[in-house]
Amino acid sequence: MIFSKSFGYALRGVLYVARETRSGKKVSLDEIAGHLRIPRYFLAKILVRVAKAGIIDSSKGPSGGFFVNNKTLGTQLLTIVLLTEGTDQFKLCVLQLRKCNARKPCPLHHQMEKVKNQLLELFSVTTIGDLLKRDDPDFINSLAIN
Amino acid sequence: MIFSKSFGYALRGVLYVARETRSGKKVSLDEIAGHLRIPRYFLAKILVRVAKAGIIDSSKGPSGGFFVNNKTLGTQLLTIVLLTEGTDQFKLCVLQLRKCNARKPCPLHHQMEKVKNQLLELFSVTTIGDLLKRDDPDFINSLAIN
DNA sequence: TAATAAAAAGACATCAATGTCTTTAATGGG
DNA sequence: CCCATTAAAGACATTGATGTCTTTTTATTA
Repeated sequence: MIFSKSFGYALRGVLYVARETRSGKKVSLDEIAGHLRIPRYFLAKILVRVAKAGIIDSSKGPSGGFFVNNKTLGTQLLTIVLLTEGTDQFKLCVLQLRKCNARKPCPLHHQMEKVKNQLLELFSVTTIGDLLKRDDPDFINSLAIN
Repeated sequence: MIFSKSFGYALRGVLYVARETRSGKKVSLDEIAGHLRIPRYFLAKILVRVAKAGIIDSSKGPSGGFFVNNKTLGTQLLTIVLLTEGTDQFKLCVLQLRKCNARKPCPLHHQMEKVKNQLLELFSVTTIGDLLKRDDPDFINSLAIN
């Protein structure tokens, strides 16, 4: 419900990379997938898209891997949502009506708009950096337990 | 996003039946699917489950069809959500963590709880009857435009 | 009782999300 | 330059949601 597995995987992956590579080192896909208990090859596809979007960087070859860049911490969660859920997910009517809008609303339109706007607000104001600030020592583990 | 097509189809189907059969007549699957522009056989499966759950009634044979019963108008939307989305949709963590909870929360746990509780509240207090009260003459059409 | 009309049940098809494996490209280290 | 290591790309498999069709069951009605 609400969001796909891909979104959860993507966000946890980015948080892991952001947290673990501040010192300039890199983390390999094996390490990320292993720690987070996410299917390796599936996470690979997702992180490639995340990297293509510029949210993190990657390099090939020995001692290569994924690592933060100067955009990572400032990235809105919404960017990751749009990357994994597609851009029109917030536009869809809960009753599957294509032409549902404020002028011709379905019986649930206004209430659902409130919820959607709350989600949009949350994901717009919250960045990767924000989620990392609550710097408890168990943070990385909290992403892994599964 | 948020909910499946099945949920939208189910709710629109129930609303249509509730609105059109108050006089004691019945509506056929063909009529419902035709008016609402919902794939006929798919809607059939959904309405059978809705009827098995007691939310509406049905009868076979000539001049048979679907029709309201004494529980229809008082049915919480949540009942239909649980029927179509499964019971644990509100329990899932947005990061796909199985052991995410208030004591060991993921970085988004508390914010997402708010949204989920808002949805739960909305679908708990709202009944089929509530949605039918806003009795504009175009109500049935507003379910059909697609 | 026979014909018919409707839901119910079940088989099958399609599609998108998820998951796995193999091959290719890049790159750092020897 | 060669090798090992890593991400990237692409082929394929699995699964669940959605969609379609056929057969069966039930009940009305002529």
